[in-house]
This record gives sequence, C-alpha cells and structure tokens, in this order.
Amino acid sequence: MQSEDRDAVDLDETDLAILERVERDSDVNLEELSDTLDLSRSAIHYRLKKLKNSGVITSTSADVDPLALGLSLLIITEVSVAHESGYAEDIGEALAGIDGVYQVYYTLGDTDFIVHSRVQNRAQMNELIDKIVGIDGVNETSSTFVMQEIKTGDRTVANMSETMIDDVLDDS
Amino acid sequence: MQSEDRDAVDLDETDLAILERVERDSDVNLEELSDTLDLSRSAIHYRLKKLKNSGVITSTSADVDPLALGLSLLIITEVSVAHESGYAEDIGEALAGIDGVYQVYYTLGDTDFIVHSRVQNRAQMNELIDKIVGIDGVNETSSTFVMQEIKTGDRTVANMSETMIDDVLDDS
DNA sequence: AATGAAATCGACCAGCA
DNA sequence: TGCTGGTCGATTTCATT
Repeated sequence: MQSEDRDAVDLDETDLAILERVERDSDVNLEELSDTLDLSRSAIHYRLKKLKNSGVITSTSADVDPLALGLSLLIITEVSVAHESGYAEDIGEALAGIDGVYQVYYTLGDTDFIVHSRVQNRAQMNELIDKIVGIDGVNETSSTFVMQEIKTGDRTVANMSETMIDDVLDDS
Repeated sequence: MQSEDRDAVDLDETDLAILERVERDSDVNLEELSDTLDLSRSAIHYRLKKLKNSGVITSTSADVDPLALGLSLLIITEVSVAHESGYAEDIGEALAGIDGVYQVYYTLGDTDFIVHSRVQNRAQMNELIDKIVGIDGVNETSSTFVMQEIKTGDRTVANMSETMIDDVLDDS
C-alpha cells in the first residue's frame, strides 16, 4: 500500500552506481565499472542490459553542442490557450512539431504551455514565434531570451539528493 | 565577414547525417551507418572521432527515466533577484547546486532565472522551494507544476529546420 | 544471478587517392 | 586531408554453475 510501483523496477546501490556513471559517459570501459564495483565485466553487462530492457535507461545518445551548429539563441516561451477544453493535446503536439522547438511542457497555472526553442538568428526567432501564434487556439505568448545556460544536460541520478536515493532503495 | 565562426567546425551533409543518427542512438552499429551513407566503417569512425575531438559531440550519455526513479514531479520555477548587480553569477551557481535542480537559465526580462527541478513528493518539493528562497539575494519565486512533458530529450539536429541545416552547410 | 569461453563489433595502424 | 583495408583488442552473447 505504501509502494507506488508505477515503473518502479527495484534497484540496488550497484544499479544506481552504474546509472550515475553511464549517464555521465555511456562509453565507459566495462573494466572500470567492474573495478570500482567489484563485479565481473559480464555482471555489469547483464545489469546494463536489464536496465535498458526494463526502461530505466530509455536511450543512449550523443549530445550535440547547439553552438557548434550555430544555434546560439535560446528562447523560452509561455503560451496561453483560449479554451481550456479539449484542444490542449492538439496544441501541444502542434508546438512540438515546430522546427527549432525542443522542449514542450503542459503546465498548471496562469500559462498553459512552456516551450524551449533554439534558433540561429533573429529572423528564425521571429518566424518561430509567428508559427506559435499561428496555431489555432493559441491566445497569448510571452517569450524571454536566455542570456546564459548555467546548468543543462539532462542528468537524472547526478542531481538526486541522499533522501531521493534512499527512497529508491527502500522499494524492495 | 559573413561567416561567424565561433565554434563553427565546417560540417557536410554526411557529418549531419551521422550526428542525427548518433544523437538518437549512440550505440549504432558502424556497419549500419556505413551502409546507409555508402562509406567504409573506418571513414565513419574517422569522422566520429573528429566530431568528438572538435567538440561538436560534447558527450555520449545514457538517458535515465526520471519516473523509474520515482521522480514524478517536475517543477518550473521563476526566480527574481533583489539587486541586478554582481551577485547574479553566484546565485545561479547556488541554484544549480540544489539537489533536484537539473536545469538553470539566466534570462533577460521580468524574471532573472528559470529553474527546472524533479522531486519525488510534496515534502521534497517544499524543501526545494525553501532552499531556493533561502539563497541570499533571491527576492521572489513563482513555481508552476508540469502536468505533462509533451516533448523532451535534448536532441539538437533532429529539431532543426531545412533553413537551419542549410545555414550550417553554407559555412565553407 | 553471476561466471568464463566463443563470436562479434569497434579502435587503431599503415598505405593510398 | 580524407578514405580504404586489415588487424588487434574490447565487448556482447551464450552455455554452465
């Protein structure tokens, strides 16, 4: 009754140690992991495979620097829709489909969607905002310009507190 | 004069095709890439190495599902600071250091920082917000709750338009 | 679930266009 | 400089405990 096993595959300290390491660098030498965790290479591989199959590791991706591709402008846009009823899903999908948009959240509060986009110049920025405003049902938008990305890169385990870690481990 | 070569390593269509593929799955078989791009395994490897060394590929990471670790609550917080002068950098670092926080942006506009955090329950959420408010110099905060993550996962190339791609290619 | 041996895949070296 | 082919080493897989 106190276990909320949604996707909760029960993990131990070893699993978390592996996760923390591979989310930092998935090309890690199995020998290094085997070394620090006192486990055979095959055991590490076995656990990694299980973590992937169970969906704990959703994918393993190469992170491409946006600046290297000229995407130097990051814009965060708050989007409000006219009618709260029904269309929300469709509008979310429409926002997600716009070129340059790479994060879309449906939020509870004064604004309905929060959208993160990257573009190369002002012209593309204007075009992007026009596309957002042009979506049927979108009422009002407010865009802010990001001066500096202080923390980025979606690490999950690395940002967890001791309390959060314990919560995962106490799921036996 | 029209080339703004900041980090701009000039890339061709083949490089972009490789990037688009490895940012989706970095464990791609070299044979598959070699097959679809009509290039030898070694050539693909050569280009990948170059892309990593030049910083276009910053890292290669395993993506861990936050839900699998019980992090079901995503909160987006707008933070305003008291004095615009000086302390901004320090406050940004302080925000980035809080457990649960995984994205921090310094923005231009009515609000100074935008912070994304993940927690497991209300208690952790309250604790997190208390820590943010407790930072010296933080004036006002406004948190909104994310109901649904419609688009996520920091793909760079996948979200680019044809125009953006062309801009990268016309950098010879 | 973890171990060790066999097949497979990726990393490096030298030569070539 | 960028690509080819072959080789060595590491990794993935399988059968066994």
